[in-house]
Amino acid sequence: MSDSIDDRPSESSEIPYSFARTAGVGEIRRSFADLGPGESTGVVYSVAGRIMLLRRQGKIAFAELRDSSGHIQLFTGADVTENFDKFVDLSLGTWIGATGEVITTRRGELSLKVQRWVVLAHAERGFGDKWHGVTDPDTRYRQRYVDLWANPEVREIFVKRSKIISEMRHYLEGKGFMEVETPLLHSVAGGALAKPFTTHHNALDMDLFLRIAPELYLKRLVVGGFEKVFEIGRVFRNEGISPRHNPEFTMLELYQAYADYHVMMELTEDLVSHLGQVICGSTVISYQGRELDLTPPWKRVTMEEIVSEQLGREVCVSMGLSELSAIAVEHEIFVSPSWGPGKVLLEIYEKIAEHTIWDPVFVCDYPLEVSPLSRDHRSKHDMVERFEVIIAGRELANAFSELTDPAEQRRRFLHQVAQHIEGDEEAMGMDEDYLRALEYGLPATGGLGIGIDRLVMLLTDQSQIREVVAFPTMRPEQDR
RNA sequence: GCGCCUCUAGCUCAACGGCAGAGCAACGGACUCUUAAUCCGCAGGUUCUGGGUUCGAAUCCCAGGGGGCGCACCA
Repeated sequence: MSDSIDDRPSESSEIPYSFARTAGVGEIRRSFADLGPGESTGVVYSVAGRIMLLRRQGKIAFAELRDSSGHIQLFTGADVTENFDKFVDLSLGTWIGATGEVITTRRGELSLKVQRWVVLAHAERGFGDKWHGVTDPDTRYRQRYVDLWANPEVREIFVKRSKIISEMRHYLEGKGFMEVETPLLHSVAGGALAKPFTTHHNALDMDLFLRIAPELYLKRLVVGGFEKVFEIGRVFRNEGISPRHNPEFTMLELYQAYADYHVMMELTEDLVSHLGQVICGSTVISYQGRELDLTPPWKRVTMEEIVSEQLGREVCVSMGLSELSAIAVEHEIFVSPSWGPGKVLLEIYEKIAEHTIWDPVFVCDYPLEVSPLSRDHRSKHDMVERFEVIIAGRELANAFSELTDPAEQRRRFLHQVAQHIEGDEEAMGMDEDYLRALEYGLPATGGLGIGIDRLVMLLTDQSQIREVVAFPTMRPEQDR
């Protein structure tokens, strides 16, 4: 293997710099779907892809050529195909370009009767067992380029991921939203409660954080007069890796001036059900063997209601810290002395209620204490106008009526800073420029964030985030 | 970070204290309509690494490394 490069210098020099492909194999399959057995069409195409199977039968041979659109059989014979002896000698995995007539074989298999062919790349390594493929997760995630050939269904997930994001853009632009880009390097880690990655800028000699959310910059753009903005981009959180968490993941965040969280609910259920319809062909989809109904309108409940329902007794944030803490302890929830009643209520909710939800639910009205960027609820004391969307027991989206009052935002930041000093690594820092922006005036604004990876998991029926991220974060390989 | 499981040929897997094996891939050969083609032949190993127990270790024990699952954290 290691000396193979020296073995064929001449072959490498014969690799062409381009190949004039005239069709993808999927296109040919669609055009000639109705041919009977043993037909010749007189139509000639040039295709390109990898040889994935090769069956020799004396002076003829059959090969399976696969490209990104599917696979087609190549029919070759000593009397029809140039360099037939070399063709049957090809290793599985070799990229070739082939030109020939569309035919069907006696058994009715749509094939290309190859007249000319050329090697486009040699495969010095094999793609694993032709029946079992490659199943080792380590190999699959580290060498996705192998996984994509060895396990064709993997390809479909990434095609769908691309369509989901593309359709999302199309949908939002259709609603008058403008796509923007904001910094990934932040001098203050804000916009979410999470531990940031730290990096360093040499020329400025300053530490910077990889963003944990684009939120504060997007709202600055609303202050600047862009009324409907969105960003689809990577965010980074320095936390554990799990089947549902990758340290870098993709979020959609959008902001709409003059809107509140009720508008965000309508937008969310319309967007997600639309994506279900486009990607899965229905707003009723199948997830992990179970039916899941994305059809709007989605159920709306308050956090206090759903917790009360699960506990079988009335629970609200105003019942006070000691009583809520007692309930938490009853359910084996750790309660930190620094927590107020709002945080305790959130913990109870996450422990006992969140996982019980299957079909989409808007869980509304969060404690102010755990929502430093959300606007006070217009009728409930110590609560904010915020909701999360829970689907299949997981948080998919987070949204609120944005806090617009600079003085109140300053108080919230100060509280966060105090929390940080007390050891809460996820608490936000003070962002003076953001406060200054609010002082110029932010109108009523609705904001929404959707975890794209989890949305893709939902619409592609995957239970692990690593299946929808092409190159998930992994430890570096040891010596190989 | 903690707990449980796992790592054997390029790939998929056997052997579970007694000679490290099979199928596929690779390599050599036969075959003019195959569909994971078939048939014949040949080759392929630091059983993740390092210690230990034992007459004898892929197998049992300890430590380390990779991976998976669960918990914790979060989206």
